[in-house]
Amino acid sequence: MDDREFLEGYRASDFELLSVAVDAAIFGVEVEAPEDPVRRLDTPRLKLLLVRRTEPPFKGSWSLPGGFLGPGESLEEAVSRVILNKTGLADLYLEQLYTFGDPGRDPRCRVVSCAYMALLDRTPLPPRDPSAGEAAWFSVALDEGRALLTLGSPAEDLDVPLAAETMPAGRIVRRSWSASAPSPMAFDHADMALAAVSRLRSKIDWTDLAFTLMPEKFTLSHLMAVYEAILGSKLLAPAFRKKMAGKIEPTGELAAPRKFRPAMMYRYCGSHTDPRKSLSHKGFRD
Amino acid sequence: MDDREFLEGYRASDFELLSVAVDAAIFGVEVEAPEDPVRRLDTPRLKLLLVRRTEPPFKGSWSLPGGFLGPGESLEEAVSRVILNKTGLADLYLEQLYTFGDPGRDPRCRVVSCAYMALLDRTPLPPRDPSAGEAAWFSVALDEGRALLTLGSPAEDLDVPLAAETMPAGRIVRRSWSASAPSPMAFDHADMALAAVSRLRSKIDWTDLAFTLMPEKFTLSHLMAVYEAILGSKLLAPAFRKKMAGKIEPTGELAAPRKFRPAMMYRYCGSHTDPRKSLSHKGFRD
DNA sequence: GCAAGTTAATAACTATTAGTTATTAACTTA
DNA sequence: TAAGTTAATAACTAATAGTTATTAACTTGC
Repeated sequence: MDDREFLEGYRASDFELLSVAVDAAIFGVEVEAPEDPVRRLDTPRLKLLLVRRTEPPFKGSWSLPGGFLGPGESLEEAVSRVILNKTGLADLYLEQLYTFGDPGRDPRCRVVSCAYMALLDRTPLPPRDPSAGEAAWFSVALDEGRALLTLGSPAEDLDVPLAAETMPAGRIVRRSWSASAPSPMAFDHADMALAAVSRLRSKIDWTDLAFTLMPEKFTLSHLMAVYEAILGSKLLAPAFRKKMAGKIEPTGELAAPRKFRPAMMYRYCGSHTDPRKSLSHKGFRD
Repeated sequence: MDDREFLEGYRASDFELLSVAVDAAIFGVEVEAPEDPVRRLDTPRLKLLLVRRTEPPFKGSWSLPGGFLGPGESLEEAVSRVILNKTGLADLYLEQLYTFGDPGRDPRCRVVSCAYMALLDRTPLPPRDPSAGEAAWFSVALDEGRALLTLGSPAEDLDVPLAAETMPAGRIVRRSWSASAPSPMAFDHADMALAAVSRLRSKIDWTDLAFTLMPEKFTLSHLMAVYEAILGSKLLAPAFRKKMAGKIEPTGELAAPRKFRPAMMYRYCGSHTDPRKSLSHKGFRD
């Protein structure tokens, strides 16, 4: 029996305790208090939902909600269950991101984890049993190759490097930043958060993914501010309005009265002239 | 102890034999005999490398080369090893595609499989031990929502449905076509092949992925024919040449003399003005 | 009531890109 | 040397994206 035959018949689980886990990067948009009280502008912020670990390893660290794949459960079912159990949330948009399987990524045993991205049109969490553990929305700020995850107090900032690693053509290179700096998040969840932010950022302008982050009715300014929050850059209103034309329709209502001219309320209408620009699974164009 | 706590501490592998596998959709381009002997034009074809299963289940069926994740091995290392063992190929471009984990996808036991796409700049397989099993390049033909995998003789065609499943916004729906028709490929490998073809097709025009399928030196006509083979549609030469300008440079040599005007040879030069259009891992724009 | 200030929405314009048609060049064969 | 075919480029057209300018709507302070 040569090496090839040996490996052919080999079953990892016969020799090594191996588990499959799922982890979810759940995004939402929260309209925070206006920065400038005079102008009273809405400042929607992209938020990522993290939970605090109550058990070792990484006890006390923040992590993406996750858990092990159950018997007879599909990956999607597992991630839905985990999200419901850890956050109380249900009925969110789910999309598989990437599977992380480096040996040693979990100090307990070999765990291959399938990371998902979830998008939510609301941020208030359902009332939960306090024993279910701490969960909190972190603000996601993007500037020059870094993603800064911020809880209410700056003391709990999580600085997640968001450098697009350049790689020699044709090879996959994954930089493990745990070598350079201590992990600000449990396991390799900073890599997962990074992958999720990158995916959301890139899909935002060739899909209609942004609308899964919006309430049913919204103003165009609000929608644009959400795009700006995700992209981390300012947009020009006329170009943005033209881009959204055909994807949204006015409801006839006006926004809640604030200062100055009130805005029209719109809703998403899925009537796409180009079906290739509609929502797509598996995270790639098709 | 409630349900949540139970599932928290639960390890799938304690109760169920669970394995992680990797499978690879390996693409190459083969220059086939000219269709028209008078014109003597090259007709490069997109090829997918399949292996024939020698053991049950699906004994005798064609499948993507794959195998189980070994201890201490990363997913990338596992897929590289499996490809080397089953095909003799090394040093190919690798990109994670999607992870398939539906229960019942493997009749033996629970297997979660991480599918990879691999691209190769050559099709001749290295000399191998005949006991290593049968491996063959299947032509990939695309027309109207179907992918037809064809071996030399039409008797062994594998007709893989390539319908972009439309889904209700915000939900992931995976159609399991094994319910409707008997599987033309082992396991859910037709789904994997489908995902790979879709990914390649979509990434071909916003990345430089095509060059990993090309030899070092090539003519522009040949490159265009490869694009046409992957996209399944005809392109216009002037537009294509403009698109490639900046990505390729002439070597100074002329192509092997055939009939009529000989073409210039070019090589890929990675000097991109827009780094966002360069190769990217994880299968999404960033 | 009216000017000032600010946001919402649209119109008009500019620049860039992508796609098409037409033309020229190079080479082989009869 | 003419005919045939592919290679390469030039010139033109259409579509798109981005920018500037303008108008509309509303509140507040004088």
